[in-house]
Amino acid sequence: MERKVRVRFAPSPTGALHIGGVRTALYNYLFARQHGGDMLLRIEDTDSTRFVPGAEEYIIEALQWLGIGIDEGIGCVPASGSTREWEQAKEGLPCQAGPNGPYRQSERREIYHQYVDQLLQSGHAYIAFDTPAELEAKRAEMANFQYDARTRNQMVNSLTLSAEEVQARMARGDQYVVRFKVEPNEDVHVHDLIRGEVVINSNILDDKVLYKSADDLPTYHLANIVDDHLMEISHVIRGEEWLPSAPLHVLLYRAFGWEDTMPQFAHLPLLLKPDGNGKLSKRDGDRLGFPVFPLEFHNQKDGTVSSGYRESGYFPEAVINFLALLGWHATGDQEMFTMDELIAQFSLDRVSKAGAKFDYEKGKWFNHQYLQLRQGAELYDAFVAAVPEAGKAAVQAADKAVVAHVIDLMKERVNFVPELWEQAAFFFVAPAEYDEKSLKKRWKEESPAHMRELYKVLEGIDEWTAEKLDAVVMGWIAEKEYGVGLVMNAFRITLVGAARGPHIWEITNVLGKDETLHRLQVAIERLS
RNA sequence: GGUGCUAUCGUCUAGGGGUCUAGGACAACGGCCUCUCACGCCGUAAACCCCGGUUCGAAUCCGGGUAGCACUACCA
Repeated sequence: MERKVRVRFAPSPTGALHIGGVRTALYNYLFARQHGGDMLLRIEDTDSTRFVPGAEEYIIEALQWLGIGIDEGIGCVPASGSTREWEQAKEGLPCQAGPNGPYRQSERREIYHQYVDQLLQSGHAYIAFDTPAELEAKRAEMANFQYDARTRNQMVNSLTLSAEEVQARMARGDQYVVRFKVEPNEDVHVHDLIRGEVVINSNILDDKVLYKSADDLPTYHLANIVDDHLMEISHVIRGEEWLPSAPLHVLLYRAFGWEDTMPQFAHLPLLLKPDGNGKLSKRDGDRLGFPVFPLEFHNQKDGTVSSGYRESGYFPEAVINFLALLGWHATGDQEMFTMDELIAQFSLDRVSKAGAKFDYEKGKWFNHQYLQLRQGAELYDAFVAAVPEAGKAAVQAADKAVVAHVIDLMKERVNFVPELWEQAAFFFVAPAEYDEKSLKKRWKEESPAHMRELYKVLEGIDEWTAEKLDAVVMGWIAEKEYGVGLVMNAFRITLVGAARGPHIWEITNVLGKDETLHRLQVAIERLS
């Protein structure tokens, strides 16, 4: 039976959205768009102790920046005039809309109560009074202790206590949890779209806590299954770290009697550290000097600041393109993809099974490519914003078209807009000093004399164009037999302060005759 | 420890029994271009984890081993 494709991205608001999470969101989005389905955003905030203020807003902003659209749920943009008559976003809160709300799990308590009761009534779950301290003691006393069919009879729960005792404990307000009663000795089959059939014996599963009375909230496992069912999710595309609990989820669907509408699973390979082994973590970014979050994040809870791709000068398209290829590959050799191309070509069966080391260098290359695609004029604002205070006035004083032209000249030699200034500063600010190495290599004994002569030659040119300058200067060099390299490199140093930069007539064009002569003069004085 | 997943150049990957003396990209290195530095172009180096089996033939299928990773909470 063909079901409408509905997928969800369901992060926890426990901090900035990790780049691996971004990729998960992206794959979900691509899959939904390709199949004409819906992409939902649900906030899984069932752990009240780990909640970080601002995290939800951050997730929405990050997804928006990246162009990962949400059709339903938190942060969605209700299509005007569509058939969806969604509730208005609450004042001051991010948009929350759709027929299956609320989309924040902490606001769905009553819904979960009903399903916890169903499981309790049907005998698929039971109430347990063991305190965290008691469980800890038990684990210390018994190696490899697991709360399951073998051990639940020795614990304090509704299976071992009389009904009256259970009532009495609940009546006097004892804290309890509801645990899932896993039947032992059963092979549970999970069909994974990426990995195929995965079989796990229920003996290794423990009686997972589904609900905790302490904060009147379900745990991830219960909330996840209930919500995916109620929200009619057709495909669960999530990280590989969830694969071990997939059998539990299958059992839960079965216990609820929802097996026939159970979503299909696809467990994505993990993003690994660039060096060494293990999952990519925030620490790796700090250690190796690259962001692991889409946007800069100021954590109000612990006061830390994490750098982001956006603030580092990345284009969202570059991040998307880079991430898309980390774990997925199209049929051909194409590397550059627009979002639309990704949507058209994405396919779960071309997702790799093995984890992908996070290759930051490749990410830079992607940004370089996208930078080359942009015109200087459209980069103007970003460039000016990235200019340090010392150079700001000079850039703002310059003609906008000239600045755009400079950007066009220089962009090919950088990966990021913020790197442009150190390459292009000399266009706007005369060199304060001359690079030692360049002088040693390109500034010869005869250079001052050459430059004095060049000054005279240039002074006589009225038509200040590249063609004219080239004709006159090259003619002069040829006539005097000075050697093009010798003269031009010295000239370059007087204008740039170092032996680098674009073609020299591009530089004189931007500087103009007066500034060119002035720099020449200053250099002659200082380097003679 | 237990369970599961995974395994091709340093990295991301192509490959689905013969077309593989294993292709592409990043990074590295060399050259060309050239007034410099970049870009670009051309090129070099660089991999099928190991052992068995199936087969005329295995990077590809199967088994075992090894290694890596994930999970093993009243976190997600």
